[in-house]
Amino acid sequence: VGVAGRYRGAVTARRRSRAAAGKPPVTAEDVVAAAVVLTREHGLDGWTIRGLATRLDVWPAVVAHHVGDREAVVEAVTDRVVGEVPVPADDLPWRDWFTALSVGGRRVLRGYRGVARRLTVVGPTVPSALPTIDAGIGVLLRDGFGPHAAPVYRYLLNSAFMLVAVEDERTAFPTARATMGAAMGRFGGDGDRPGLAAAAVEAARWRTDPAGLAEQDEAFFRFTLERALDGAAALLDTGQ
Amino acid sequence: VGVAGRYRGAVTARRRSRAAAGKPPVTAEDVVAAAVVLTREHGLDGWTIRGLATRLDVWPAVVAHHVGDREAVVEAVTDRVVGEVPVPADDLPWRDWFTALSVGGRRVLRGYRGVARRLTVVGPTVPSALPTIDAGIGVLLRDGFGPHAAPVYRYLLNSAFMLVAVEDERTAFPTARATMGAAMGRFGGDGDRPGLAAAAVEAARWRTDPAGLAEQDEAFFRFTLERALDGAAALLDTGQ
DNA sequence: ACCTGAACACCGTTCAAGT
DNA sequence: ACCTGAACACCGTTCAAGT
Repeated sequence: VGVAGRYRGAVTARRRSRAAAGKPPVTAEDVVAAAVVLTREHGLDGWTIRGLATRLDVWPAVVAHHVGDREAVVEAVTDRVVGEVPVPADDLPWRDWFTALSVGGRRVLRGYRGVARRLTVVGPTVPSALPTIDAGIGVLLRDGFGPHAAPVYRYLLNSAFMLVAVEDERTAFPTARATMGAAMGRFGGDGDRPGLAAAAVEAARWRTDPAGLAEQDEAFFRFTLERALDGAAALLDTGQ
Repeated sequence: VGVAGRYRGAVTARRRSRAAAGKPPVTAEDVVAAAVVLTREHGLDGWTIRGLATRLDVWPAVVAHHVGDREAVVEAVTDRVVGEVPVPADDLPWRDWFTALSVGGRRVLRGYRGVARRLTVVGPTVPSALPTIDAGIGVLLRDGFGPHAAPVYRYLLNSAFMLVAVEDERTAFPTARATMGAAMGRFGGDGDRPGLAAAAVEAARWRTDPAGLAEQDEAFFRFTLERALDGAAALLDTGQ
C-alpha cells in the first residue's frame, strides 16, 4: 500500500559481469551494507531484491546465496540500525533514561523508514539489544516499579516506537493529513459541534504551516512521550 | 514482509463468463462487499486484486472499472469497517467513554487484520467517523481538558489502535514471540542481569502457555489503555 | 566458492475489442 | 455500460550451468 517509488536499480546500461569489470567478489557484509544504504534512501519497503542486486552489480540469486531471502536481509538491516541507537547511562533516573532512549531512538529510526515498524512487530532480534533491555528494566526495578518493571518497559518503548512507525508511514501518504485537515476544517467555529471545532483549530495548523510539519510531529511525539511517562508514574503514586 | 498465504482466488476451473453463467452484472457494492469478506478472512494485505476478481468471477479490470485501483478498494473497506465500531454514549465520563471506544474498536478491528494500521496512518477518511471525533473531543472538553482536548483525543486513540495494528501484524510472525522468549529465557535467575531476569519471567509465560496468548494480549492491551488514560489524567491533576 | 542466466509463478494496471 | 482477454512492466525465489 502506498509504496510509490521503490528502488529498482540504476537505469544505466547493464554491465556484463563483475569479474569482467575487475571487481572483487561480493560478500555478505557488502550485501547488508548496501541494503542499509538503500533503506536509508528509500525505506525498508522501498527497495527490492532485484534493485539491491543491481546496485551491487550482481544477479538477484547472489543475494540469496550470501544472505538468504528478503526476510533475512531485512532482519540484518534492522539489527544493524538498532545497533546505532545510543544506550543512555544507567545511572539516570527512570524518566530521563526512557526520554533519552526514546528521543535518541526516534532520531536514528526516522532515518531508516520502516525499521521502527519492524521493530515493534517482531522485536529486536539482535543480541546487542539485550544489554539495553537489561539496563532499562534494571532502571525501573531500581526506581521502585517492582513487578511492573517488565510490562512498563514494553509499554514505554511500544508507545514511542509505534508512533515513530506511524510517522514513517505517513510520509508515504503525504496527502492524508491535508485530506483530514480539510474534512475537519469545515467545522471551524461550528457551535453545534464543539469537538470538531476544536479539532479544526489543530487541523488548521497542519494546513497553514506545512513547512513546520516536522516540528509539529516532534511536538506530538514529545507530548505522547510525556503522557506515557505520566501513565507509568501513576503506578508509583498509588504505591501499587 | 511476512505475508505468507495471500488469497489468490479459488483453484477451481476457470469459468468462461459471468453472462454465460447467467449471473447478474457486478456492481461497485459487490466489489467492496467481497473485499470486506476477504479482509475478514485474510487481512487487508492478504488478498490481491486478481484474487478478488476471481472470487467475483470477473477479470481484474472489472474491479478497476467499478471501484478504482487497489488503494481505492482498500479505502472503501477501511471506511466500511470503521462504520462497524460502536460509538459510546456521550454522557459517559471521559475515562469510560475512551475505554468503551478502545475496547469496542479493538474487538471490531482485530476481525479485519491490517485495518487498524491503515487507520492510524491515514486516519478515518469516511464522513461517518466525524460524529465520533466530535463526541470524543466534546467529552474531553466537558470534563475539563480545555486546549488539551484535541491532542489528548489523538493520543488516546493512537495508543489504542497502534497497539491493535501491532497485534494484527504479530499474527503474521507467529515465531517472533517464541524467538524473543527464548533469547531472554536464558537469563532467568541471572543475578548479574536483574533486568533480563525480570523480562525472562514475563517471557516464560508466553512460552509455557501458548493457548493463553490471546488473554495475555488482551491483558497487555488493557494495561496499555490504563497507562494511557492515567497519562491523560495527569494533565487534569496538575491543573495545567 | 561465487556468479550467470534463465525460468517460474506471481503482482497491479492499462487498454483495445467485444457484447 | 459492462466485461473479456491480453499485454506490460514489474516482483521474489529457485536452479542448472558455468568459471
